Amino acid sequence: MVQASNSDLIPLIRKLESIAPLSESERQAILGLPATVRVLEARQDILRDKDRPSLCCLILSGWVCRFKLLHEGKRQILSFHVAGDIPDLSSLHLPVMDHGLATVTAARLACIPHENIRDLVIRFPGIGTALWRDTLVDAAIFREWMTGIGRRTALGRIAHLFCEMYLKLQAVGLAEGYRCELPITQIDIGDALGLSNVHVNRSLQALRGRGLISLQGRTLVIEDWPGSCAAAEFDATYLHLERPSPA
Amino acid sequence: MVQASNSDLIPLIRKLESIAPLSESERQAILGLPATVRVLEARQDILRDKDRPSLCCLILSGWVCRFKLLHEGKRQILSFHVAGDIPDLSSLHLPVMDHGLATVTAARLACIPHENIRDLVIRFPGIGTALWRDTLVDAAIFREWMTGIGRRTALGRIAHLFCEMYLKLQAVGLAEGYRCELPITQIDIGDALGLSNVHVNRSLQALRGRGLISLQGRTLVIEDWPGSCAAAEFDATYLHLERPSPA
DNA sequence: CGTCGTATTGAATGGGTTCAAGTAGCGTGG
DNA sequence: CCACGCTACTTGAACCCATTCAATACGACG
Repeated sequence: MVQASNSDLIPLIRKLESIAPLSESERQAILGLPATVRVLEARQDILRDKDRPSLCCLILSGWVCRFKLLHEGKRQILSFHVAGDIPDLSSLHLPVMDHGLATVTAARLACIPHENIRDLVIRFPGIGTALWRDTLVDAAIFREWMTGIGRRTALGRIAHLFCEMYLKLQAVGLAEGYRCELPITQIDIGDALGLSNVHVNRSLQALRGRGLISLQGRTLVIEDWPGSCAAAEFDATYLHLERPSPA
Repeated sequence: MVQASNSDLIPLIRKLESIAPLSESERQAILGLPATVRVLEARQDILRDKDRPSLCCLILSGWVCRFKLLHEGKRQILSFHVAGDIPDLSSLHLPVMDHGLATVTAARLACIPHENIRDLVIRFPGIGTALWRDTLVDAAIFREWMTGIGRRTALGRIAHLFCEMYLKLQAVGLAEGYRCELPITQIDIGDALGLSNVHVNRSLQALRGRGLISLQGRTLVIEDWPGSCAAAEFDATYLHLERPSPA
């Protein structure tokens, strides 16, 4: 745990600006937030179900996921998060966690006490609005995942997840040219989409066989963007990005 | 369309107080909101995907649902809403609708312009926080549904929905004694939980056969609350109710 | 009393799971 | 430098929960 430097909070600014414009004084106020940096290995718990945290975690690097556990080791991954996200922002207003939060890869987190965020929001209501907006986009993504799990085929679900992750990463400068890191296992994908790892494997092969995507190690390449969007019935409206998505 | 009377906004106050305390001046400010009342038949659209509304709808009576449509008439219901809910509150900060909104039963809505809500939130930040909290609870319910659709059996999903609806209705005074109105069809239940109507029917029979619930016309009776909770793996934490749930 | 939407039942089909075994890649330590 | 062990990935085959198709029954309403 070390004190965060100003530049550590830049991902947050980029993220907020991807959903709402910020003034210079707002940017400065964010950079002035006190934060301590936590460095975590892959597959480590950050928060557990029923915890009552007093701070929020801004992701500086790495991937993090939210999840719920059920009987017999069943797991539902609720969301994936990358640099610039605050996956536990809801704890600012909902004191008890109703799910867990854990790293997927090794990650660096900036921990910011609730009280400082509350101060910030009072002094700069515009930032409060941006954060609220962020939680609303979060909810929009949950709705889309629900729809996928409930009504899409395995192949469509996976293609949809890939289209979404690509655009999310692109929005914060972590992807371009229909190519991005995808540091998650097939088991993770299954747990996120309500599928068995076996079926994820077969569906991935089908996706490659159709020439829609390819996987080079941990790099996902979307070979055919329009084709993938069609297979997924993907419509980026729900991401509510300021900038429109690629063709 | 007629001007709303003050008493029409009481459901909203009850709802907000079920998630956060309000001061007397805050209550008065809410009662002072200008609202026009819309009266709708069952099965009518309120908002469509891609709409850009300039007002929010507070439900005064009846049931409303949010939904997404997919290819070949497939439909995913995202949530059910009752008196006191503002199902399109997200439109305050996300200009474009990413889903539809429609009545399930006949309903009365109080329509409140965005600008008036924004004024209110600026004058009373506490109300803003309560509304933000409400959207966060909304998101928590999406997460729980996602988990159910992804990882629970048909029987567990239906039992879970019933437990949830009972507590939501109880919180606003529309249910007690493990008994509530359930004015939705088996098709609606299927569309909400990612099931076919046929399978919903069979699962309902199983639920009745086990003595967990009974249906008397449009009235749902949860005959065995602990048993239903167990079958559903139901844990009310995610509803973030101020008052604890029944044993 | 006919009609339309909802509920119910039976039978065939299928997408996805489960179980089981085998393979590939990679870091670690002897 | 290779053996070892761990984890992720891959493949085959049997099984099952849930869907689809189809027919019938019910019930409210004009």
